[in-house]
Amino acid sequence: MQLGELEKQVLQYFWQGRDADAKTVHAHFEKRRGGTLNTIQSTLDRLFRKGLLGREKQGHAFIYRTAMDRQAFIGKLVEEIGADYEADPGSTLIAAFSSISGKLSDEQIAALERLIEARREPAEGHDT
Amino acid sequence: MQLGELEKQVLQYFWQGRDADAKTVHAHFEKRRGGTLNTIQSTLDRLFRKGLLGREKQGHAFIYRTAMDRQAFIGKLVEEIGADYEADPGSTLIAAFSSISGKLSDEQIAALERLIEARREPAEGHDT
DNA sequence: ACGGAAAACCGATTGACGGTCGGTTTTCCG
DNA sequence: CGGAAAACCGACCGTCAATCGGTTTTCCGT
Repeated sequence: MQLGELEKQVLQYFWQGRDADAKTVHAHFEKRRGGTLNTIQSTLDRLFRKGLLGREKQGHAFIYRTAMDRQAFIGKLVEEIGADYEADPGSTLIAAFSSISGKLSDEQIAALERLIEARREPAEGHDT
Repeated sequence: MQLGELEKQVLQYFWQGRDADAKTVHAHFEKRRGGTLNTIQSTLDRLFRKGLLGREKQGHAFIYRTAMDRQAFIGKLVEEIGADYEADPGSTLIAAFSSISGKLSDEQIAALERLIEARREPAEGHDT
């Protein structure tokens, strides 16, 4: 799923929190990059058709909202990379970790480790 | 770094092992997808300019070879995703792991854990 | 119910970029 | 040095995001 620059920015706008209609989104972006309301509208529509935003009529306008949170989306993109280059899931993760590990704080490493530990023993019901 | 379909396939051809000139690569792809030698040549040249293949004149022709192995490249792509969506390295990895973990074998999980352990205590030399 | 504003929708254009390939130039080897 | 082999150049096509003017639809207030 390759997105254009404006699409990425709009998606992040929604991940920042609030739902919004085209007019509101346009008001937000108009300052930092210009562009007409129409441009925003078609970008929202494109993101909607791609399944990345949901929407709901409210009065005249559609109110858009995220359909997938950042974490899920990034996860999907990483999976996609693995598939694109025919890397099995394990080596995809190892590649990711090898490339990124140097930038992790101790706290983040610990968080990773907790996640792995949780996945390792799914039968052990100490929480959830 | 977004690559086209042919570019991906050519890159994987080189990751499969052997170095090769355009003619050899063309011979390989001609069967499964057609296309002229010229098409292969410009694809190789594009991958070269993108830094993904190296090359060296040998007689008339360039012999191309990978400039980055699959693992390094996938790692770079994952980093890029994180940057594109302004996710910090830690949450990028967590997103990747969450999305993929269900597809991992126990062996692969163990490998991951060893990697993390190694990163956790870089001073402790118990194995290489 | 209706008239107008607000928003959606449509269609055209532009700019990147990958893929494709014909034709020209360069390179090297016998 | 001549010819073949390969690189290189330039053009064209298809796709897709961004852009925006113009038209149609929708709804709300009177």
